Amino acid sequence: MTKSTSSGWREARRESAREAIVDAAWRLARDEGLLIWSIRDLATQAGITTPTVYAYFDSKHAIYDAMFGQAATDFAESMARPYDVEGSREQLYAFAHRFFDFCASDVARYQLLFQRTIPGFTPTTEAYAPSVRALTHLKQVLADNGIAGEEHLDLATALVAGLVSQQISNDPGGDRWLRLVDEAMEMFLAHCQVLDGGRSLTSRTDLTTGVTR
Amino acid sequence: MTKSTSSGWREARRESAREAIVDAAWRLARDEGLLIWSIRDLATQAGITTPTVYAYFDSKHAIYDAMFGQAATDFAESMARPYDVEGSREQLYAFAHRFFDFCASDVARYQLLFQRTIPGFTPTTEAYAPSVRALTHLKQVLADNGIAGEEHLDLATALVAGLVSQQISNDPGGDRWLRLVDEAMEMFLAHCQVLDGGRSLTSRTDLTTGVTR
DNA sequence: GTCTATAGCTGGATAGAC
DNA sequence: GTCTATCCAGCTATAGAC
Repeated sequence: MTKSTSSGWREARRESAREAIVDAAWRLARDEGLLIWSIRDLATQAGITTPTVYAYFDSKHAIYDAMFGQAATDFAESMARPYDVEGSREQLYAFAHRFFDFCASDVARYQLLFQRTIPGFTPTTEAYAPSVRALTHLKQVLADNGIAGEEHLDLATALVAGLVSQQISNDPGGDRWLRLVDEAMEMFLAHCQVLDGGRSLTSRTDLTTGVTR
Repeated sequence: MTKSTSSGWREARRESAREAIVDAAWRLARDEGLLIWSIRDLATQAGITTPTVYAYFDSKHAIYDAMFGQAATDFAESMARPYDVEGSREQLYAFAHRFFDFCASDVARYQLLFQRTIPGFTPTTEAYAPSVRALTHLKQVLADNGIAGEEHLDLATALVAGLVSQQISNDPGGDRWLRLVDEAMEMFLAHCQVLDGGRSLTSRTDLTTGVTR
């Protein structure tokens, strides 16, 4: 696309400038709201001027897309980071907690990633990919607990999403729904295991001890 | 506040004009998004002009507040409408379904009522009141099922909120999470009943048969 | 690439005639 | 109460000098 692939340091310089702008955008989004900030604000926050912003991004939507991509990558990395707990059950608890914390600790990021709150904006499929990866990871954790159905995956995501949503909307900064994460997952597991019936208990144990795929 | 309380029909005329404006605002919010529409759009949609809008509302926020109040009233009425099903268990299912449908059938309304998505806007406590009433109603339905704890109420709201949230974000217009409402409530009830242990099973039965408060 | 300056619009809200 | 006409602030985005 650019003149050549040889001058890699130029690309790197450009990329780091882009990141500085995106970081400034995140600061504004967190302070003033995801939708409020203007390009002028952004330029000031980044210590440059408006036209310079346009030297790095074609439009405001392009900035949102970069923000989305960064957030999605952070999300995937955060979820994939090893869980230093024993047992598949505890893995699920840890996963749920990490998901919850990721969302609750940065509402603007949560809104951009998981709610469709920006008017004309839809993320590039490329920027969307990491989220899918994280979901696959949850699938694996569930499988380790002997839960395979597509519908149970949906139920699990709904459960955690609901706790997050209520926490953010009705007790921002508090822990009223955070405290319920473990109990909710316990409820979920009990439900799925009852559904499987007694016999599959053994095959589930097999999964836990042996297979990690 | 106004000249007198005698000329009630004048007040009524004024109120009906206000409602017409609010209705137009809802049409725009549903078509273009809760945040997109402008006072100019609104005036056109309502068949009047901008200054006329300001003859009935002091600001755009005042319009949002009227929208919120109307939506909250609709919500409370919708939830309180009698459920023609037998049994406390089925009451809970019906309640959850009605809540779900109320949210999923009008995303703009859901966003205004249950998410805090509008920049400087916070509803009047007066406009907020009906939502509290609906929550009290849920409390009663749970009590009829032998569930009293504050935390279980929170868990129930999180559960339904999560199903709604996922449905709206990831399968708008579909039924991927709608199909899980019954199962989710079943899971919830089983969980709460197990927690109570065997002895309180009787006292729960007492509640179901006897007390409605 | 970065600036100054500004175009071109659209927003909420208002003045003043009728 | 309703209109025409308009103010003014804010926005995204760009032109053109350096």
